[in-house]
Amino acid sequence: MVTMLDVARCAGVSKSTVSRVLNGKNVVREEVRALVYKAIAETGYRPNLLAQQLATKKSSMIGLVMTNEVYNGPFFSTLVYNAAKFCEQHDHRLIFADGKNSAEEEINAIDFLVRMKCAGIMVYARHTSQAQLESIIHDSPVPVMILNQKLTVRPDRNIFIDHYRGGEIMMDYLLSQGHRRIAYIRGKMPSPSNTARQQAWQDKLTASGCADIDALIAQGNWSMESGYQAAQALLDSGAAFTAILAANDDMALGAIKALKERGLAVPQDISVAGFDNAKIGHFFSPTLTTLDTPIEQMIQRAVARILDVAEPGQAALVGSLVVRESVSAH
Amino acid sequence: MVTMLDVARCAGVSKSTVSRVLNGKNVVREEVRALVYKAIAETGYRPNLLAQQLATKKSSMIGLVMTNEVYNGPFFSTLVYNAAKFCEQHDHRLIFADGKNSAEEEINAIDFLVRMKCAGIMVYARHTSQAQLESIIHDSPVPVMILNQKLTVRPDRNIFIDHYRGGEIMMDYLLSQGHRRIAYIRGKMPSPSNTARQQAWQDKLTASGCADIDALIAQGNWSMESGYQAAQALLDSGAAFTAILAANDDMALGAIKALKERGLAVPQDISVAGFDNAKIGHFFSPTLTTLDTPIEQMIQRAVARILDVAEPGQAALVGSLVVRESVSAH
DNA sequence: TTGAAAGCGCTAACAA
DNA sequence: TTGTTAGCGCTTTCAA
Repeated sequence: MVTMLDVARCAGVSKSTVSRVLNGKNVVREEVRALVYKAIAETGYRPNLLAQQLATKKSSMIGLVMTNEVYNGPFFSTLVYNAAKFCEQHDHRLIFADGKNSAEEEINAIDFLVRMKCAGIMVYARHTSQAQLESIIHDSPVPVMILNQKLTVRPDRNIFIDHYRGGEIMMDYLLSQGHRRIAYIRGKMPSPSNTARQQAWQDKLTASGCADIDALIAQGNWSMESGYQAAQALLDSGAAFTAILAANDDMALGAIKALKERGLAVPQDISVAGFDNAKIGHFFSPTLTTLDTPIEQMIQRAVARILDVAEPGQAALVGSLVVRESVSAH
Repeated sequence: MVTMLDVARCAGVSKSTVSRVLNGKNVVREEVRALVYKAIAETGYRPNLLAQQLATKKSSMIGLVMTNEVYNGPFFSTLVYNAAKFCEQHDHRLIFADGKNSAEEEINAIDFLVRMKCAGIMVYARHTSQAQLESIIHDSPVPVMILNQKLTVRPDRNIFIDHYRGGEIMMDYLLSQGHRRIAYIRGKMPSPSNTARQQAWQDKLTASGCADIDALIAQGNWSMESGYQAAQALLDSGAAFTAILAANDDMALGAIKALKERGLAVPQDISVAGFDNAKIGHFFSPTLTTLDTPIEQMIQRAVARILDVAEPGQAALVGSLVVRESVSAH
């Protein structure tokens, strides 16, 4: 392991001079710089970033806490893809910590990233309570951004997507197409996204005069397989419905498969819609009506806020309806 | 920022004692430990991992270099998901560095991770040459594992998937179903996966007596959209073929959409197959015949090798055929 | 069982 | 323009 001191000796100068050369402060004589560069090349020196970050108290990492175990689908993929992308754009690196499956582990994950001295941390929390999150934000020396769910305090540390409004938009569309009995496939709880979407579904359906709502709920876990099974359960239950709203696209796709297998045409017999606008929805048959979730903007804002650069927009994030074939008028 | 020294003062002991208490060396008097823990709680002390890693020369991070820009699909998703999972299983964290789009940037990304003192680095390289990779492996103080492509030296630093063999398996199946004119949709180059698969396609097709092979190639970029366009191009070219083999599932799915739009039934008129066994293939209609790529094993082995724990198997990784509906006999 | 002191590899204030 | 020195926050000898 060759250190800065080795380089200094090799060049016949002091450590500080090497440091100056490396940090571009243009205060080193040309000949000396050359000497130093030569020594660096000869020794194969590579600065130790840990030491550098310890000394400068600056970090080049941004942390992300997330339960990857559950979100192994297009949502997870898009989130991580964009997180890495925006970090790199600002010359930072993304570091992961798994929130696993409990509040305790989520908190541990955040703690790890804090102690790694990340420049900031993005948290996609599932279990940790609002109160706990608030105290974490308060105690943290670096910005902790809570994603996807609405915090009642500290809006400066919160980028959320209004999933309730999203649910309303989708329900309004379904109702406008004449559907009155709309089944719902839930995502695995706890989940801020599902909670809000389901509430919107329930409120809108109740308001439209639909009775016996509980019979129209099926439990999924966000995967296609679970959507497939949930749709079967719905069919087997004998409940009457003309449309299925799934809490994400994967489950909607699974549901469509189940319907087809039972000889039901989508959308002629049953309409189906999802959330998140996964790419596949455009290539599936029928193409999937869905709500585009602005994941990219959410991450972009979070990273911008962490690094304190100009932020692209401040308004609450709301998804937008993507009308395709899988929903028809009833 | 409260440091170990603050805790020591608060507890009325020395820094070293605090360190000992924290590192569990059972050599501290019970009463003193209690004092220290009390002080830790009072001060809200959180050890600085940068300092700790600098002092111990041990790391809790594993690096991953990858061009996320390109692989924003199920392959990327599965790779990252599993990388994070296995890192966590061994109590490490995953840190990303983007290889962007050139050998230079890939090398930079590796360099960054080396300088961050990662315990090891997994590299999914697209541009860096074999010779360069070998010299990187040689110069690196920590294990650098080259994924997915075969290195001619240092098998101990190489976990690869035999995509040529995979291509053969798929072609054998297609040929066994009576197809003799099989079109191929390429992934974006450079790519070890595509290179090998395409070569297998070409070799098998030539061996089976197919002439005019060049007319059967279409260019894609791994995305569904590109598969869609490639299939259209193939159709428009007037080339005769009874099957399409796409270098990944996403492009195969896109191709199927294009075929359907032109009034062609899959597999009755044209058979289609892909690679990687994306989950959606099981829910698509028709369900997709594909080759399962053992991404999970690849990552599992890489992590195991980096951390020098018992490794699950040594044989070369080869995909396995998943026969579903999208290919029929001709 | 504990503390003092040196060291991990770097930066930065201060002097020269 | 350069070198000396004192940190950054931790671990780890070595003595006591």
